[in-house]
Amino acid sequence: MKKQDFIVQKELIQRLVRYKNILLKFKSMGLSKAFSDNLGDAAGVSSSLVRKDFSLAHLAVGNKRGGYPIDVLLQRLDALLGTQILQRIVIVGCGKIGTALMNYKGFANENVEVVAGFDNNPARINPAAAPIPILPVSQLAAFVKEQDIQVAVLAVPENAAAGILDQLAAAGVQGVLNFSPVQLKAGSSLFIQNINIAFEIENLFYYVRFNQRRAAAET
Amino acid sequence: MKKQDFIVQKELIQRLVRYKNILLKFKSMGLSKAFSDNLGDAAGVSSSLVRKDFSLAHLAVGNKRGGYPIDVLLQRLDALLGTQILQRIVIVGCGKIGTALMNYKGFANENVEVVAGFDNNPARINPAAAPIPILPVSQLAAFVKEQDIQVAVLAVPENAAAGILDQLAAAGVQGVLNFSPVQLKAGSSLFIQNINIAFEIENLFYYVRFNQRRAAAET
DNA sequence: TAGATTGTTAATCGATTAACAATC
DNA sequence: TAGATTGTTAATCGATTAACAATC
Repeated sequence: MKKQDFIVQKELIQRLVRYKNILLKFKSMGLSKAFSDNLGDAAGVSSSLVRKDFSLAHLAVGNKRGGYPIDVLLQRLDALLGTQILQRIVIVGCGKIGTALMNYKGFANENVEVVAGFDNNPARINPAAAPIPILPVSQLAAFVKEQDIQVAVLAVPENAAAGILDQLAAAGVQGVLNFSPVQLKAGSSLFIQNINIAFEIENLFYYVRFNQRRAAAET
Repeated sequence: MKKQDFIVQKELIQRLVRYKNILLKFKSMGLSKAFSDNLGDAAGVSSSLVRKDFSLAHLAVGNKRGGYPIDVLLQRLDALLGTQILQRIVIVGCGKIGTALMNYKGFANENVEVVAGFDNNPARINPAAAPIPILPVSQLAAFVKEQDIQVAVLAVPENAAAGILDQLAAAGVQGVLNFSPVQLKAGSSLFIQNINIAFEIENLFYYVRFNQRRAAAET
């Protein structure tokens, strides 16, 4: 397998996922063909970039006149992104955010299944809970190994995050979505996506002020 | 006010917020000076970039020998990012995610206050709830105008998102953090930050598979 | 002073866009 | 066929890094 067979650029992958969702929408509207032009429009990128992305991802199946057949494109995107496989995850930390995620309906659409929650608080533990059991953190490593879980969501307090991360890494988890307010660093064997909500809000306020100042300066 | 007085690059602002948090940590460890070298280390960027960022943001206060005085730097970052001002937000949609956010403790640290929640479900509405009242969506526009709310969090189902966004824009909201699984587009008067959790998970799985394939190819 | 570190300029790198030949 | 659209190459743009003079 040559190295070019893989996509490294993070933004590219995110755009591919976005294309996929747009194509699904197009399809549900009864369309069977897509063009780099209207796909780009819907995704908020240029048509050049759409064609370039398809070219880089080796999924160019376009017809020089008739655009891209949506079905073929979707099939290839699914194969590339692996979205047809059921994706099993665990959630560590069953506080407000963790519990909300356990009940998040958006997962089903994306073929994601939450198979268990983990917590340290005895009041929250309930191995018989349906459909998602809540187990003690002490069982985390064994569960992950036995069930071959590759991706985990972290929603624990700041001071617990690093410790849990170590346990997950040792147990073989390879991807972590981190909601705890610490910027966790990825090791070589582990990919981490940090989502810091307060941080996003802070950014937002800066932009708002930025725009206000610009508007004030323009008048 | 000249145009250069503003920072446009999104990544730069995010790094500035990160620097701020690191400096706070340094300070709590008893340090009074920071260097582009150790700041960059902690932030995961090069020392060049740290110096460049400070230069672009006009907050260079470094001493050619003794590094940056942490207190002065923090003061200027706070002034620039406006983090010393109490930031009032509303949350629209009080389902699982919305409720979790209303109780999110990370906000307090960042000077963010949730002043009200809004929902359409009568069972959830409770104007007397403490400390955060939950009001009907019909009162959203009036509340936002009266209280001069500039930033809102959107945690409503996919099909309601666009409608609420219009109401928020019309009422004068300028920044929206969107958790609903639709990629909302920003108008000229409104900045939107989209967080799509299922989407992030999907990306994560792609990376995991990418790494596995690479590891397999290398052996 | 000598050594270390900043602030800035120039070089590099990478991603996006524009252009256009190929062709359906 | 003529017109439209792809796939790819070359040009552009912007962000990061390297280098180094200034100087504490």
